[in-house]
Amino acid sequence: MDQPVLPLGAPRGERADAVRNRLHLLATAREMLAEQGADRLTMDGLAERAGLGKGTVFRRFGSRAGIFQALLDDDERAFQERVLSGPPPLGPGAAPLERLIAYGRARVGFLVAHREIARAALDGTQPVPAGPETPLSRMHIRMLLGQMGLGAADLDVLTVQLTAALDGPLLLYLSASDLTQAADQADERLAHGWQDLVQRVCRP
Amino acid sequence: MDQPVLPLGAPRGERADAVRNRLHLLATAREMLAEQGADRLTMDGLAERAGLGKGTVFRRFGSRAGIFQALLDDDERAFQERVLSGPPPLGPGAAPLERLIAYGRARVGFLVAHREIARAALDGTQPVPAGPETPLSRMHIRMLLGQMGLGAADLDVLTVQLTAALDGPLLLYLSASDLTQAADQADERLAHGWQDLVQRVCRP
DNA sequence: AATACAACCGGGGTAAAGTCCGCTTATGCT
DNA sequence: AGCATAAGCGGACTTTACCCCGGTTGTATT
Repeated sequence: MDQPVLPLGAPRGERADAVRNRLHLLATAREMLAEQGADRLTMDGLAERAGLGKGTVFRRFGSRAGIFQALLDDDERAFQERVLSGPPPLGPGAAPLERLIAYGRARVGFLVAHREIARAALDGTQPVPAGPETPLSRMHIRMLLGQMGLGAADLDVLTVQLTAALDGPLLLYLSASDLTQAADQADERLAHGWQDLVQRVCRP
Repeated sequence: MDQPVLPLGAPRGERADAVRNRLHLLATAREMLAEQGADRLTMDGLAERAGLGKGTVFRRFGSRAGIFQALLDDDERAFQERVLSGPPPLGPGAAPLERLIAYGRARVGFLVAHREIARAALDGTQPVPAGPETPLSRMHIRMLLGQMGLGAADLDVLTVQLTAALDGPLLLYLSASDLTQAADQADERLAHGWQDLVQRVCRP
């Protein structure tokens, strides 16, 4: 006899209590984040406030950075939705170049809005793929670049470099004060700079 | 009466013993790095092996990342020399675009060769200007971009984005295995990709 | 419903980064 | 040379990320 089909939706997945705890930890982390900022969020503090053991926190998220990656991942789901199936020019339907420009603008906005979490999600001991989020960014850029037939470029390398041009300023170079003092202005300049960059890169 | 002019050359600089200790710590750090790799280099271990107190290590370098920044800075001095006053096309004398291409190639090579230190020099809690090295990279790129009169681009933003495109792959995205398995190949692809990128960006 | 098993939980334990402050020593002036 | 001062030094102390493993609880099977 075959297995019932329903429970395979989460194939041998988390146990119910584990899910409950994970969600509770994420919610608690968000509270603490809002109240005290990312750098005051300690694993002990989170565990205590959530009423759980420290071991639980680590098994769920692996590391401190893992918590922020999970939070970021969560926030990014809606964003991904808009990219994969929302209205153009961000979603499918527009010309590749337009989509690429729109994607950059949207991602810059997202990163500026989530810069604290995004920074905290960096591991340092680990290359970025730590979260399942950047792969998507790269895959998407790569796909769009592929759709417009650029000359004999090394598409993989160009993709990484453009991804870095998009994320790097926020993750690596711009100081907190550069952003907080005029977040939306920086946002606009970066978005516009991205547009200029990819237009230059992609013109025939 | 005026002060004697000589001692102002190093205005109230480091004390002699401090200099001695700093150099000794850097040398010891390099030994440990060569023997055990960056992640096994602990502050306690370094202090003990150097025969100094931990407090000394921290006052000299501020943080663990600070040590690697100092090492990187040291290694980069020769590189900077070549850029600022070496022979073209890396040094002055060649056309800006050629210099930019040469600079990217050289920096990629440098970063690939020093990737372990460079990664370890990242702080995570701090934007990159932590070391005086990236500012120079940025300034140089910015200067070269300025020399070729690009259209009405936002030069500052373009500079950060290109700097990120250059450093990001090494600092952020490429995993250790991506590089160690074929370091020179990755090196060449990145350098060539950089050339392609800036040629696209800078053509009229 | 009872059972077996795997996953999960808790919280004490370890290691390493970073801080502090009283003591020591180099430096510049007289 | 002797002194005043500021810089430097050391190492104990605190904090925090991360590990471990015995006991517990959810889940699938009969």
